Amino acid sequence: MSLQYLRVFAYIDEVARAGSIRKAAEALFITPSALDRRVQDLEKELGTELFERHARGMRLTAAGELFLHHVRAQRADFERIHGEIEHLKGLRRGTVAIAASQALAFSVLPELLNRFRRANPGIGFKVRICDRQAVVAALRSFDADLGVVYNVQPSADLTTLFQVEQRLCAVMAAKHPLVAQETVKMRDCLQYPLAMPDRSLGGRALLEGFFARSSLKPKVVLESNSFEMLRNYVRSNDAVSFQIQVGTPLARAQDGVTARLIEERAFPRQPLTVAQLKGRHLPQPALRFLTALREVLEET
Amino acid sequence: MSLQYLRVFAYIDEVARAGSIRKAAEALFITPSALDRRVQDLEKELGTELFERHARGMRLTAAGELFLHHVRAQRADFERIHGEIEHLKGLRRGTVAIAASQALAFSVLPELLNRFRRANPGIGFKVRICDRQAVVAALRSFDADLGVVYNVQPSADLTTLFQVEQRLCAVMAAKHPLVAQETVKMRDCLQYPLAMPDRSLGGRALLEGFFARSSLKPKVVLESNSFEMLRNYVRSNDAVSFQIQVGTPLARAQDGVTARLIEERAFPRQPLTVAQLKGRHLPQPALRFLTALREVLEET
DNA sequence: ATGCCCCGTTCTTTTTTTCGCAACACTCAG
DNA sequence: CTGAGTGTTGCGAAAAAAAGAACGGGGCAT
Repeated sequence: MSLQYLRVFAYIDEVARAGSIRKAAEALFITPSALDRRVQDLEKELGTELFERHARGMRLTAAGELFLHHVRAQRADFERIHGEIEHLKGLRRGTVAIAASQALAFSVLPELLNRFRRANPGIGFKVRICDRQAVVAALRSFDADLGVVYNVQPSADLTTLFQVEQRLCAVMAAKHPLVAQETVKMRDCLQYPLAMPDRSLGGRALLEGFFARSSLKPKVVLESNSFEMLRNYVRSNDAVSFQIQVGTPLARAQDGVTARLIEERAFPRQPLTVAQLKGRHLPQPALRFLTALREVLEET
Repeated sequence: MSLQYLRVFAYIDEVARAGSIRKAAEALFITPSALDRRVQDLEKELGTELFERHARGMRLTAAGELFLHHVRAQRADFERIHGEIEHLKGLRRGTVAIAASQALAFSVLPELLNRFRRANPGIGFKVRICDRQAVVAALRSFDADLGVVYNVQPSADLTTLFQVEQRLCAVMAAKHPLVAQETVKMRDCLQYPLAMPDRSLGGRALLEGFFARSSLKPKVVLESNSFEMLRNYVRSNDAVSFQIQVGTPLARAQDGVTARLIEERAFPRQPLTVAQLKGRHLPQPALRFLTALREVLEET
C-alpha cells in the first residue's frame, strides 16, 4: 500500500536511495525521463534544488535532506494511520520493522516472534540484522520502527525506550573444560585461544578496554564480524569466544555450544538499548511488540 | 503554497470543513463531480469510507476523523519544512498562526506583533481572536500553531508551553472616583454598577466563584462576550468592569479608560496559558515568536 | 589525451488521469 | 406534493504523466 497520491514522494525517496535517476527509475518501473520530470517539477514548486547533479548521479542538497526526511516521515505516518484504520475495521493487521544487532538473531527475536505471532497472527515483521551504525541509519531513514543495539552511543535524534544491563559471556564447545565451572573468570578464558568479535560488533570495545587495563595477553586466533561464525568455530575445538548474555545459550547447550557468565569485578557493563527515532509516532503493532520485547528482555 | 501533489489532501480537508461536496468544490474552484471522484478514489484506495453520505451533506466516519487528522498534520508539517527550506536560502520567511483570547487583542498582541515584525520583516501572522473552546479547536485542526488562553482546562492532546499568573483588574472610566486609589478592593467595586464578562469569557468563572463565597451582592447592568464592548461601555459612566491584567491599560489611561489591580486576599488566580498541539513540530517562526511572547508576558 | 560509459536532460508522441458539464437519483422540509 | 438541497454518474475535452529516442557532458580507464 503506497497511495497513488503520494507517488512523487516515493519517487524522491527512491532517487535518494539509489543515488541516480536511472537506477531509481528501474526500481520504480518507469522511464528515467518520466522520473526526471517529476523531480524537476517538484524542485520548481519548492523553488529549490533538492539534488546536486553530479556526473556519477544525484546527491542530496541541504534542502533535499530536509525534504527527504519530511517525505519519509510522511510516508511512515501514513502507514501508521492506514494500520489504525484497518484496526477500526476489526483487523489486527500491520507490520513491525525491526533493526537489531546480531545477538538478537540467535534466540531472543526468533522465539519472541514465534510467540508473538501466535497471539497476533495479523502482524507481520521485517527484521534487519546489522551493525550499530546501520541500526541507527535504519531508524533515521524510517526503514525501522524499533532498533535494538548493544553499546550504542546516545544520539540527539533518537529516543531510548528502555535499556537492559547485559553481562558478557564466554562461549565455548559443550565439552570444553571450562564448562565444569558455574561462572568463569577472564584469566581462565585466556588459557585458551580466543575467537573475537571484530570492531563492528558491540562487545569488542569492552573487551579491548579490559585487555588494555590488565596485563593479560590474549591469543587471538580468529576475528569475525559474525557471531554465528564465531560460535560455529568454537564448537569443535578448545577456543573461547565472547558474546553478550542475551545472545547465548546460557544454562543449556545448543548445537554443541554453550556459554558461561564471566564473573569479574569491575568489568564494565554496557546496556542493551531499545530505541526509536525521536518524535515519531509508532504504529500500534510496534507498540504492542515493544511491550512484549520489554518483558522478555527484563526477565533475564 | 500548497504543493500540487498534495491536492487530494487539500480536497479532503476542505470537504471536512465545508461538510458538503458542493460547498467544498466551490471553495476549491472545481466542480463537485471532480471532487466527488477524488474522494471516492481515495476511499477505494484506503478500503474504507471516510465520510457518511447524509442527505444534508458529508459527515466524517471514525476512519475519516483519523485520516483527516493525518492529512492536516501532514499539511502543517509540509509548511514547516517549506519554511525551513526558505530559511536555508537566507530568507527569514513564514507565517505564524495564533489563536488567542480577547484579552490579548487589546494591547499585548498588537504591540508585540509590531515590534516582532520590525525585527523579522519576512514573517507574517494569522491571528484569530476567539473563545477558549475555539482556541483549542483551532489547535486541534492545525489552524493555529500557538494558542493563548486564560483559564483553560488541561487537555490530553495539548502541551502547555508556559503559563503566567494573571491577576484580575477592575476596568473603569479615566475619571472614575476609584481611580484615585492605587489598588481597589472588590467591595469598593461593588458600590458601582457592574459590566460583566459573560460565560464564554475566561474571567467570568473566577468572579462567580468569588461572589458565591462572599456575601456581596453585585448589581450587574451589562453582560457581554466582548471586552471591547464592556470597555467602551464603562468609558462614559460610573460602571466597573473586570478583565485580566494583561488585557487592560494598567498604569496608563487609554481612550478614556483605565484599570486598577484588585487587591484581595485569597482571590483565586488563574494562569494565562500558551499551548500547542501535542506532538507537533512547530515551525521556526512560531518558535521565535514564542520566545518573544514569553518575554513580554513574563515581564509583568 | 582519448575513447567510452554512465549520467541527467530534452523533445515529441502516446497513454493515463483528471476535469467540466449536464443529467440523474435521492432525502428532507414546507 | 413540491422544491431545494444533497451526492453521483456518463461522456467528451483538457491536462498531466509516461514512454521512447536522441543529445550533451563529465569522469575514468586505456
